[in-house]
Amino acid sequence: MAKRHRTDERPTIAQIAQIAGVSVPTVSKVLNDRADVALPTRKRVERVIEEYGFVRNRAARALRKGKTGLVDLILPRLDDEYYLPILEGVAQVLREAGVRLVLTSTNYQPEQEVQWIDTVTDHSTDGILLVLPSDEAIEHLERSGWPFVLIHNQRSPRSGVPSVTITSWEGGFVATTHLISLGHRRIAYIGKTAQARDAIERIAGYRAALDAANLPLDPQLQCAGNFTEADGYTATRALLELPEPPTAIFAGNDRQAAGVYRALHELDMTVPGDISVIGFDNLPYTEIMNPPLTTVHAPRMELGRTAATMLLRLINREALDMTRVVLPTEFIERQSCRPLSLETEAK
Amino acid sequence: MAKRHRTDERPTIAQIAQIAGVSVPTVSKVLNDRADVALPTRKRVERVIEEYGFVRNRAARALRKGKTGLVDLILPRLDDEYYLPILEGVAQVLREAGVRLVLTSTNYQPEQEVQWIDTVTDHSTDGILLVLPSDEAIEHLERSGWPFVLIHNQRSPRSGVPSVTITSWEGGFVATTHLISLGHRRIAYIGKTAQARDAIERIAGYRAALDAANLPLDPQLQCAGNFTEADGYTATRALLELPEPPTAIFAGNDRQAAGVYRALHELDMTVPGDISVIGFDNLPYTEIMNPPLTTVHAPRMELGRTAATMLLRLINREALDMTRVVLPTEFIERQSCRPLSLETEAK
DNA sequence: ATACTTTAAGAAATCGTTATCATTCCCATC
DNA sequence: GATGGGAATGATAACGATTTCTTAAAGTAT
Repeated sequence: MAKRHRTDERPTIAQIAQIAGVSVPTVSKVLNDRADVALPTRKRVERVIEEYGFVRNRAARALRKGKTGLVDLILPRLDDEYYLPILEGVAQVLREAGVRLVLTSTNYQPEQEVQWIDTVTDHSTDGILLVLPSDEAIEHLERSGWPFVLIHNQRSPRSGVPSVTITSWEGGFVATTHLISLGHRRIAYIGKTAQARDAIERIAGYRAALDAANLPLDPQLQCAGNFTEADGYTATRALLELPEPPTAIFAGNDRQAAGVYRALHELDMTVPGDISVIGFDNLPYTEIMNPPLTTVHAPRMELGRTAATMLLRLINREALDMTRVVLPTEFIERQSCRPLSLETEAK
Repeated sequence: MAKRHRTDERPTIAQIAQIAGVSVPTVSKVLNDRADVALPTRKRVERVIEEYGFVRNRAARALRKGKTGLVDLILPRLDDEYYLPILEGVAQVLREAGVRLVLTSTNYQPEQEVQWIDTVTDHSTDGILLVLPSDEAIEHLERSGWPFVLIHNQRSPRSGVPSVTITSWEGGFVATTHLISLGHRRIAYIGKTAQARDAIERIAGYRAALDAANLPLDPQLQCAGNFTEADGYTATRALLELPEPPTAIFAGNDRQAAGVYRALHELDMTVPGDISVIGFDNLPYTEIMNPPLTTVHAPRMELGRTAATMLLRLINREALDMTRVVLPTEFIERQSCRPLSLETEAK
């Protein structure tokens, strides 16, 4: 079968117009649902459009209208499950608005970030959603004058820059407080070395909770970690070598919590029997971990939805209710924590 | 700060030309690296371009050239970790080629699939990658005459339709054979009811392996399942109620394997002590399952890379070496299987 | 010195759509 | 019966780039 390939054969508005016996603008009006077309004419044109399977050329439309109907989403990486719900949330909102999603990943390379931002500037998309942006990227974007919204803004929230984040501090606070309320006194935190703003707030929340309960802040219980499974594992091994090991571990995120589980299992210790564990993020697999992980839910889909909604408003030059939105985290209690009793201590 | 917003201020070729004191086509020639521009002229134009931060308008370029530099990737859904590496592979290849990725999800609704395909036809992208396509979608695409490549083609491989898949049959065969070689005789399979071609081949491989070992095909050991964790759980509960339960379970995919783990744990049975388990796909978390899951690796990133490479060739009207590519799966041995000894049986 | 080639640059047409502004026609109004 | 106004349609000019073709200038060969 001979393949019809692209431009061959595909009708244009002009041809449709000729076949329908009307002018080009009239067809355009029909396509754009404008009022000033008489019903019979409209019907006739619609029939021809239907019959010939005519579809508008987007490039031409984009050129004329100055809008592409495309939005950029720039993620730090694609092989990280964490970003999936963000992506999904963005996709949902954009689909509802008839806008399409151009996805790119910077692989954590800020130079690439800036480079990609340049490609937005060329009118190829109408705006950008940037996840975990670098400072350079933010400045570059501000200079460019294009609509953008940041997700998980890294540094101090500069006023006026539209962004969406989560209540990391509160999440850390609530998780730690929960462990304290169960009677734990020596509570470790993993993830001290991560530079992301959310990570910094998380540990601040942890410290504040200890402080509020008048518990000492033992530096030995605050472990390095860059939020990988391996970091959770390593940190846990080190923690258990301490003369006075912790009875509970706030893992900083779920991946590190998985590492904690692995280390404990290797040492024939049980969760929560020997150690209580709390994660952060609420990745899908935490539910099927053994035991199911108590964690702090990061509303990632909402993050995506909110950011996309804001961006669409910016693109349409509508005002934003709030330029900086912070979405609440939610404590999810499962089965990886238990009260610290004297009996348990003795065992 | 007053925002420069889109068309405001942004220079066009015409303005660059005027500033540089040359004509419009000359600037275009410089931009496109054409030979017929004298070196001093070229330098001068380049300097102006640099100074004003000029970037080409993609829409105009796309309209004139008939190519958008965009490729569609249509996934059944976004909240499924399985597709991530495919996405990543596609993104890698496209990035290298300077082509951008438009991502959409059909949420498993074939009508949406066809609808989205229509949007390609409007010159908004140069070609489509379609994952797990429905029959309607394939036919629609063939009629449209646009370049496309299928990933995980569902039905009988029609000749000439470019597609990439994995050796599901062999994967099923190898996994089952491994269990047989460990001495297992009653080996269950979960996932009989899934309609996807890969699922069907997987169970065929399982059956073939049993057959080759002259083992009986017990229908009771072939459980329904649609590849969710819950299905794995339910099936396992049912299997263990059998008068003669299996000693090994080939879970069909990793998610179902996670369900198997959960069911077994609930019944205080251990993996692989009481039951050996094998998964399929090699999702990231199988490594940190407890015990780490023996599984069959599906080369998903390669799937994406290969499909994207093929599509780019089609778009450039180059010939394809192979129209149907099948990538090999790989057996990954971890710690969820063990030899079946009489002792174990007795216990 | 003349004719012929090569090189560099520009004029004009074009891609397919939408926006602006006229024009035509018809009907209601005074 | 002339006039005003609304409704429907179309002529034309953008949008910003690329392509083709022409022209001017410079270089080369005879």
